[in-house]
Amino acid sequence: MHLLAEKAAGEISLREVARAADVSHNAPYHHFSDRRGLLKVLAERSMADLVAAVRDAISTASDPASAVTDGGAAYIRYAVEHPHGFDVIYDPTVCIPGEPSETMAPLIVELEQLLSEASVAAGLEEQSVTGVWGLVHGLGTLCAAGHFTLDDALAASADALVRMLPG
Amino acid sequence: MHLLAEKAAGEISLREVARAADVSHNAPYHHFSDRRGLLKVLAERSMADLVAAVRDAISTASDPASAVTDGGAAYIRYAVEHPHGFDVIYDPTVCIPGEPSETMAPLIVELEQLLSEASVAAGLEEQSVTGVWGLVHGLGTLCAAGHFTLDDALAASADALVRMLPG
DNA sequence: CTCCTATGTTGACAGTGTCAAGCAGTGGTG
DNA sequence: CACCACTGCTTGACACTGTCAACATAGGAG
Repeated sequence: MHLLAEKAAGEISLREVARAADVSHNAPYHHFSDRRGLLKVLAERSMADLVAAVRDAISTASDPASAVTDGGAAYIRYAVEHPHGFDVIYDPTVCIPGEPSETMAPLIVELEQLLSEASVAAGLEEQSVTGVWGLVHGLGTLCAAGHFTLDDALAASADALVRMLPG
Repeated sequence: MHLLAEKAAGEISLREVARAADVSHNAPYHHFSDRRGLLKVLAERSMADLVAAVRDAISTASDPASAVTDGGAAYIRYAVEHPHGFDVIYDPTVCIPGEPSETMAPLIVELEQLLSEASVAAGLEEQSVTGVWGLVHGLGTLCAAGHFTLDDALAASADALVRMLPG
């Protein structure tokens, strides 16, 4: 985790983590299958944090509509505050959605369920969840990449979501 | 280009392109400042293609509302059909939005203007463009990463966009 | 005690980005 | 013509990386 706080996944080297742990350059191979194994663990932990943030935001919301916007805001906030963790979660060379790890699979399911239940409770149809996920994912990604500020992203998210909600 | 058709940016090595061009391992340094310079050029060309695809889609649409959905569909389609090109465009280690290259800057401006004009013509407020960009960007990214099919992404995009449009 | 497993070690290999120095043409200038 | 700058390329080196193989060591299970 602290690794991803400072460096992107692509810049993390096994030999460097070995040096940081004050062990030989090959010790990590007894804890991870290879470099991708390390990144997979980091991705799983990051995903757990992301899901937890969204879960908390939704569960403490005052009404169904703000549960959607608050959950979305938490998603965007995570992407911006932990850009490297967010990246590695969705890195197709690390986690292949078709064959997710045993740790990752339930987290993805929970994320989809959280967004789905909140959206349906707010009056959206089941199928529209994809749009909600896509919206906050895109805003989070673009914002983390520096294309606009967090405030703009959160405002755009809230604006788009209330437009999408019926009524 | 052909490079990105097969390999991700992170897997492209300068020495490999040198071998492919049948020159010495250091020849590329006379054409690019360094590895990042190569990726920058690839990103610029990819961005030009993406913008062209969106421009074409919007200009050939029959009415304002479908200009927005068609432009969004073109964006998503590009992300899915050229995932490596799409990735490198938004790779913060390649293109830093704060200080874009002279080639990249006008392309970003054009993309924003295309989306902006189409959205406003369809009745959206200027500020909502961020939401449109975020939506199609997120759907394209998630779809390219394999989290759902292109058809689902296009359907979700159209669904969300018509919900966002007034009236 | 013996054996196995987990964890660590050193040593080696190919591949990479990058720097430095030098070489061969080519085009323009005096 | 001679000269010079320059562009494109070359070879050679360096530190770094992921990964494999072989070996050491400790601690618990039988």
